[in-house]
Amino acid sequence: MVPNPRPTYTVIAKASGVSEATVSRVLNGDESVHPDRAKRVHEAVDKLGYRKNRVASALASGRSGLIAVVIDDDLSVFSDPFWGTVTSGVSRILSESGIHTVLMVSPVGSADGGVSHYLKSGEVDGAIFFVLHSDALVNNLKKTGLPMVIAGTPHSSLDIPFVDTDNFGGAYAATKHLINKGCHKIGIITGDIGTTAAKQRLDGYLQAFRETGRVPAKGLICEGDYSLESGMENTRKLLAAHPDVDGIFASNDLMAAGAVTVLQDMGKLVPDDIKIVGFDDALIAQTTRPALTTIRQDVVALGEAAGRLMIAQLDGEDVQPFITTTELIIRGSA
Amino acid sequence: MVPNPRPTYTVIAKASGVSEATVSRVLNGDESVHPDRAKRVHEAVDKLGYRKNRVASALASGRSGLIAVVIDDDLSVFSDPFWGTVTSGVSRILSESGIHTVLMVSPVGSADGGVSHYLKSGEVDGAIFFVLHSDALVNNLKKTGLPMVIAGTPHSSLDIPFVDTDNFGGAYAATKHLINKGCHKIGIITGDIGTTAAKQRLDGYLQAFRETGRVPAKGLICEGDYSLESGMENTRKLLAAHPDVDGIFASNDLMAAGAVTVLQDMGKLVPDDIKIVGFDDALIAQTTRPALTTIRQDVVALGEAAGRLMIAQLDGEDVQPFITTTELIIRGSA
DNA sequence: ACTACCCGCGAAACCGCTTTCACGACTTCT
DNA sequence: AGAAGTCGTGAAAGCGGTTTCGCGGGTAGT
Repeated sequence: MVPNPRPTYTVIAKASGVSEATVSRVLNGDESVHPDRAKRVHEAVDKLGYRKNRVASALASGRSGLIAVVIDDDLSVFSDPFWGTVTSGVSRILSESGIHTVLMVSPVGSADGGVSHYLKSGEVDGAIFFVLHSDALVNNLKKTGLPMVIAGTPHSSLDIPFVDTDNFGGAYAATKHLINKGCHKIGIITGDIGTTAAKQRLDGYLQAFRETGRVPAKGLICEGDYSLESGMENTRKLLAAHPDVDGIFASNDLMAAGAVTVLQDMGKLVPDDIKIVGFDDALIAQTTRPALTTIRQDVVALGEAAGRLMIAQLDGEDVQPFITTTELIIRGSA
Repeated sequence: MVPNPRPTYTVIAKASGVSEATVSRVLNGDESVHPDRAKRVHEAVDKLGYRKNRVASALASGRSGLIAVVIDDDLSVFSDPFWGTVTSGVSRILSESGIHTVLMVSPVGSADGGVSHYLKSGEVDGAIFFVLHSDALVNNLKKTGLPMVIAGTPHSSLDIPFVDTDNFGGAYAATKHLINKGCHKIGIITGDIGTTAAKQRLDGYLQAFRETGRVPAKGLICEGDYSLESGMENTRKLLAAHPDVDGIFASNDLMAAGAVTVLQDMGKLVPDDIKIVGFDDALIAQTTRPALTTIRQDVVALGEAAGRLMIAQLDGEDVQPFITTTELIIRGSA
């Protein structure tokens, strides 16, 4: 079946007795058109079921109505709901402005791969990056003048607006909570230390530690990578080095869950023998037994903020970095 | 800073001493151009760092090089890694053909919302749907002639190619496993019964049951909705109705995890008192204690299949539905 | 040798919408 | 009353590619 050809401006113009230019004006909300004519155009549009061809519109105007969300491949967006949630926040905000979101997964650290080409090809009006390990791509694109927003804190000072969670504050609160609960020997399992988030969480932990007047002993700081396995492995390591550990701050819930599992396998009681705090307040925090005490970050708000920063840039407004606050959620594990 | 204006065909044509038409031919792989000229064009392209403007190309050719992945809003893609994984499979395949993926979240059951308009506006060459509750949107779009693929089995017979997991077979294998392990009273916690997947899994369970020559007693079939909470709640219900239940097949791992939690809270031993099998082999299957025996589905393969079916359609080939097989993964829970 | 094809290639139309430009009809200011 | 804006509008020129059409030259058939 031949799809019914969609009407164009020519048709609408003819049907409503105005020029194509006027049709364009009406459809783009130009106030200067006489109401009567505008009405006629709208009627014709409704009657004919006209829908603007966005491609043609994009070509003529130079604006595509698309913004890209670029996700570093190796953070496997999809095995961790976190980034997906951010994306959905982004989408919601952008769609309010009639802008669509294109999701792209960029091969790790490629400053000049297919994604780079795509972004430079003028198909999108802006790009939001979920940046973890490297700012290379972003840096590379900076000189193109493409409006960009970074979700997560960039490694270098890029002068590009970003949104992030208060990782430092959250980690500080987590560690502080352990201290308040009477823990004396608190270990940390960090996230992938190549990410700024992991560094900031480590810093928060160190800060809380420092305020006790002590210094974390060697072996209390274990370098994980956010994966379940690394949580399990580092818990074993931690206990091997310091059998008397009585508190663990894991940089995300997945690792915290791994820690709980391992400790229980070792016959330790959580939270009686060892208290555990995670980070994220992911779904898994509620399914472990005991449920995880954790730091909730408002992921949707993060995405929405990113979307808003993008809109602001497109509108030519000034933009400020945006940091969302965290909240300590107390459950059974600490 | 004014972004460096990108070269156009005009420039390339001039630089290589051929017409724009020839440039187009070369860049689109038309064999009929003399190798020497083609070479000159390629050289000019390289030298000038030319990149085709996809928007212009789309307008002129009527092909956008974009396909949409449409996700029903209420299956919250991102809180369940499942769909994300499918999407990434889709993306990988499509990008091999130079096609980009646009992710769209459609408000539930809206046969005619913004997404519908977008899809009709000619911006995409095709659409892949993750369909759960309603075929309305798909049905609505069918008459436009837009190439479509459905991930998941459609509710009605739509004559649109689809890919799906062998839900029936998986559920059958799960239930059979429980039977083989000596369970006599096996309950099921279904997924959202408004989805075909949940129905198929229920059918698989029933089939295995039937083969034992018995009929599942009332109360053994509990209707869940794939959520952790519904898993917990229905486990309580199930045990209230049948305190002597000795096996539970949960239609996904999340509910299975909920079941394990509840049972342990009730003092039951898994798998000694009650055996549990989940479905999906999600991450959570490995973090519960005991770890979940479950049905693994090859999610990436599913996505890749969807991508391939789309490509085939775009190429005008015949397409057949594609069903991926499942695998029983035996862990501690059964 | 003459007509009939085939081939590679350039000129130009075209895709559907946006935007500049200029014109006629009014207002407003000297 | 004439000069000098305003204002709403249509004609037309793009935006950057793709594609049709036809031309000139070479090959083949008779």
